[in-house]
Amino acid sequence: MAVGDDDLATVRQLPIFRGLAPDALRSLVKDAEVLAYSKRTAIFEQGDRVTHFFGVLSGWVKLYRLRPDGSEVIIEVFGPGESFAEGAICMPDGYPVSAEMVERGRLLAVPVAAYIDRLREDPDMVVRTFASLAVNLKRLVSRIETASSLTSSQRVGAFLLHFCAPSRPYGSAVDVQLPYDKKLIANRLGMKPETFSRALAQLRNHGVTVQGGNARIADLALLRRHVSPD
Amino acid sequence: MAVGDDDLATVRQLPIFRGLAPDALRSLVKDAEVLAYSKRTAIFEQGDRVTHFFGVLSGWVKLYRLRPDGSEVIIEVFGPGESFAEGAICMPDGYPVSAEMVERGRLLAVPVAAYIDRLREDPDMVVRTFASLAVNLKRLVSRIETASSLTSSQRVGAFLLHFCAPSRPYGSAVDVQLPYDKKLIANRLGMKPETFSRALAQLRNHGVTVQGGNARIADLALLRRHVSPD
DNA sequence: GCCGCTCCTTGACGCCGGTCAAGCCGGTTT
DNA sequence: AAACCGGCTTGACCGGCGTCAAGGAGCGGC
Repeated sequence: MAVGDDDLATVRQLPIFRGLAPDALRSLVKDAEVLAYSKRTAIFEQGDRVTHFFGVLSGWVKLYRLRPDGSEVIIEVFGPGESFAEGAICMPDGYPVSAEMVERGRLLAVPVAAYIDRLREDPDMVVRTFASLAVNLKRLVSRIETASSLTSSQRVGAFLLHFCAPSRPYGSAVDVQLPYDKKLIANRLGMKPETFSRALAQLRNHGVTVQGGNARIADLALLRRHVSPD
Repeated sequence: MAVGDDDLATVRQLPIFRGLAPDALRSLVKDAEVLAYSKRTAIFEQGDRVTHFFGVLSGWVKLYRLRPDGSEVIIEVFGPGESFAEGAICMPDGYPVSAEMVERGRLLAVPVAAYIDRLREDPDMVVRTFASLAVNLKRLVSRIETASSLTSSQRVGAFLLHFCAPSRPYGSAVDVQLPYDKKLIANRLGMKPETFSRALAQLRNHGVTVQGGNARIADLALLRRHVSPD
């Protein structure tokens, strides 16, 4: 499906396209298409030849690796306004991870061949692409750091804090919507579902109450202190 | 110091320059310089404005993050023939990690400003840079996977196997030189020195004997089976 | 030589988190 | 309604890894 005017606003916010001149953007998305996926649809598999990179218009996508024993390790989860797999553009051995929808949603799929041609013509786009790549690179670095130096309840706390930017304070309390399955959050944070559940229970001592997919943080500063004690 | 003819051979092997036409390479390294560092010298600090990326001519460099409590988390360690910080080229907030020599050695420092200018002129260099970035990206992904799914002794085993990859046929014993301090290896593998030491002790049951900085693997297949049991 | 130092190893102990199991709850089917 | 099922929680247990502490090996300086 071609890119409609309603999607264009979201596309313009993608890190890899942000700040692009309107006409340059329009000509660029002419090569791309919008794909609607249902929950649990595979987008690409580890080892597949790299044909596209993607922007998320709606829904959530998990990037993961399959272990020999069948378990999967979540590398990263991307949501609306984020792009992924730009780093795979020049990978001759194919995507290093698999990608799958975790909620139904719509993706912008940009063919790499056409994109590389544009890169040759427009040096500014090179810089933009590097910048977008840098965003995801930093996320991986942070992931390594937190995984190896925080306890499970600290990681869960950091996750909640990361997701309460767009919500509203009720007085000093903040409500956070858990964006997807708790099982997936657990895996993304490098722990088992049981441990995640216990971590939430622990966080009650730090002003966090959870009911269903909704969490309320009574005191941001208190939680921050638990996540990174000075 | 300018780049000498003796260094040129090593520089040509860097992933980011590999396959470049000889004259293009020469004109490129004119902008760069060779720096000799002693052990434990800081190369850049997290948050510093990004001015260069680097190739390792000799010695070892650790990239790490400093935690609020003063401990450091090793993100990656780079050795001869590898390049690092290409991914930081377009990071306006500065390097996301700190870099320090762990052994005395020599680096090729490439100024990013001049490099970006070249990127604008030569589209092929864009592709090469992406490819080099992809190498380091995949390393980070692998690091996340192994850190969250392997036991400490499996990670140590994988580390040893990684360092003797192309060296010997099956059946015969293989000697591996530990490239740097055991404490650093431990940190790089996300464990404490004590745990690393115990992991080596465990690996004796899998045909690995260590004396000082030298390890001998009696049976590659046996160790592989321990690292990734089917 | 003796000292101090760093690096590494080994032991004892405790806690975090994984495993196995049971039970609760909400939604869907029959 | 009853039966079922998947997502989530909680408990009991235990193994792996971190922590603290002691001690050995190598090494440079005086």
